[in-house]
Amino acid sequence: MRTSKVTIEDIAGRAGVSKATVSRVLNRPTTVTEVKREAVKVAMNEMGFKPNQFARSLANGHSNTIGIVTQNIGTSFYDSIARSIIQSLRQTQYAPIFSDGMYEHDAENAAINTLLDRQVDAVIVLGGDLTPDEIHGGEDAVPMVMVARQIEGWNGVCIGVDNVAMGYNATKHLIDAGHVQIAHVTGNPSHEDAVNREKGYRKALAEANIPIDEDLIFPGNFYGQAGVLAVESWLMRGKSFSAVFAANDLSAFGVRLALSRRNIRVPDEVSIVGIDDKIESALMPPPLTTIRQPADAMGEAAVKAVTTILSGKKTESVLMQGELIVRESVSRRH
Amino acid sequence: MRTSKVTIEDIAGRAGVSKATVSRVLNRPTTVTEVKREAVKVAMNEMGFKPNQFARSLANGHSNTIGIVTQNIGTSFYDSIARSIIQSLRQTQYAPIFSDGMYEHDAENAAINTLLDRQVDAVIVLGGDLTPDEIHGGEDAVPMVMVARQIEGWNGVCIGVDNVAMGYNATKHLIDAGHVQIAHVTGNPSHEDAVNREKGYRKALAEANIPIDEDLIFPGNFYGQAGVLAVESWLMRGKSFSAVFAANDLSAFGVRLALSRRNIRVPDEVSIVGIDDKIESALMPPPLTTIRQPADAMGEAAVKAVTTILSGKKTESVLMQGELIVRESVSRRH
DNA sequence: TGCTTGCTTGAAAGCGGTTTCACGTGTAAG
DNA sequence: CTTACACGTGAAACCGCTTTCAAGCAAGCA
Repeated sequence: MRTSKVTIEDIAGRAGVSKATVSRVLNRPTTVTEVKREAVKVAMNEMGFKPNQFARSLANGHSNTIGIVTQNIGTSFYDSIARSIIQSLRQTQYAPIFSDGMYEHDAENAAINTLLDRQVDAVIVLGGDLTPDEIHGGEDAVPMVMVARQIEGWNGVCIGVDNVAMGYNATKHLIDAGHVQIAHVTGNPSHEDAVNREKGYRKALAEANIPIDEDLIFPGNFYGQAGVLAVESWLMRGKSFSAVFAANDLSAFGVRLALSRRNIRVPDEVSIVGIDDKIESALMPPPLTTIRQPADAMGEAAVKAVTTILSGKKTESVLMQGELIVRESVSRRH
Repeated sequence: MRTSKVTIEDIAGRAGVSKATVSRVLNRPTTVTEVKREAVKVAMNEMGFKPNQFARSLANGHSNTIGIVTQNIGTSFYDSIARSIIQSLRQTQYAPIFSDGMYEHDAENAAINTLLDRQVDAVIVLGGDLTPDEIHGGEDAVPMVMVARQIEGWNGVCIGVDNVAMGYNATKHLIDAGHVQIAHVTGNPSHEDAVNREKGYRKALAEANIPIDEDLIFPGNFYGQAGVLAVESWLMRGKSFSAVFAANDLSAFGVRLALSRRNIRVPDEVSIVGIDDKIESALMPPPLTTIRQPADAMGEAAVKAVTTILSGKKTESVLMQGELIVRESVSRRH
């Protein structure tokens, strides 16, 4: 019988104690003598008692729910993080409740308010573009942690990933393979991650004393089509390049497709590296060399951060590192 | 000020009415005279009133929350449906709360119980493998709708997709292009969707009077690796084929990779069709012909079904159809 | 004019827990 | 042998909203 109409009062009667005592074994068992505690537990089992969460929350002010603001973007990166959060949360007393930011400023605010209305104990925001001020508005209601985003000017905790380093390492990998004419398809220029990856790209080039050809930097948007446009554009303008660093794997796929349309061989004529390590990346012909984003670890870290904050302790922001996955889309330059 | 400590009583005082009246304008505005209703509304705005959901739920028994059981499987299909559900739910009074079934039987039951403990008003189950009996156990607590799954022997509502038709149409497309030796990489044989897709494959072949070569049917698992194994296995055994129908796009990617490793051209020498229409499918060299699963529509349908049930009306199960997306991975057989 | 009917409204009783507070008890300290 | 103190416990207040119930009142009807 799931329709648990068994209340704390029933248990109290059955166990021969008061409601207060039953409540105590529920919340602070050690304050009740062994014998009564056992009696209560037995009664609970026998009657199949399930505490009513609403009554509980109403009385103590905690919902044991944490809100997640997702972004309705087609990238698997956020999905992976979300999944990881769901998983990690299973080990805790908290349940996740979702609200979608749709990658729009207003929608994101609305999403947070929805969650706040539902009295979540904390909120985790995946990406998005809230300003510190706006965040702060919500923050004094409940603790917030930002994932996949670092925000200067606010001292809350962020679980970020080092995009500059990823851009740097991807490019460095190409340089180490002897490439000099390295093109870059950027992500959405209005997206912080994109500019950081490009920053890493420039840094690696500068460090290797390779002059930067601005014409080889194509402003993309993280979508596949950007990759094909980039290649067409370079080819059309007669730019030559032996390698391309795409801001994400999806763009890299686009690059690869465009090259294949022109019968340009990968990696023999042009090498490619992306960022993300999507499942499909290992299946591209040839399998794509890329940088794996630690989505799972980030989800776990976010949950950990939230739970420690909720338990009254302090936590630090963390900046995670991507991992270079070497496959077959890069060859030494001949 | 978000820490809304403004209660219904404060509003009542401000508006010069009783708590009961305030509650009425909240729930059944028409039963209150225009003038008082306005006074209450004004008071609410001035004081920034946000009703306490717990108190509400405790009093009326509804949580305005609907539980979603997800499956922690790597496929984007479920993710898309989930996202679509989140989106659709935004238009309603309900908020989604998630619990992961991890594609394991016990975990799935646990997930449902978690949701039930939290007094969800209904639950939507994505895929999974619950039996009708188990479902029924939960079902008499709250309404349930199953998505991406048809279950014989239970009369609840299912939002399914016609897997037999998808398998049939994919195969038919190949047959129509003149192919006869059509191989098939199946999905996980223990997965109902997989067997239905294969059923469609067999049906199309039978209908065209093409004898079925069991050796050309490779038992896969929906993962990419299965596709490469399938090709290796066929080639090793000297089987010849001019086309392959992969149970999903991921497998198709594997097939494509393996072929490319053997320098077998797609689609010139071998044609491929998959199922899913992932974002990456359009970017494969060559872009993959596939069958698009109506994930968004299914999510919407699920939400619609749930809300109508919750509003006391009846709904029917629906069986959706996939859509053939013709791209460049299939050529006429010469 | 008298009585019924229907509508609006407030008081109060829940919903099912948690928590304060005061009241024994048993034990340690004076 | 008191006085004190900690501890376990139950009664009752409370969390904030919904809903029943009965009362008040205006309109409808004979």
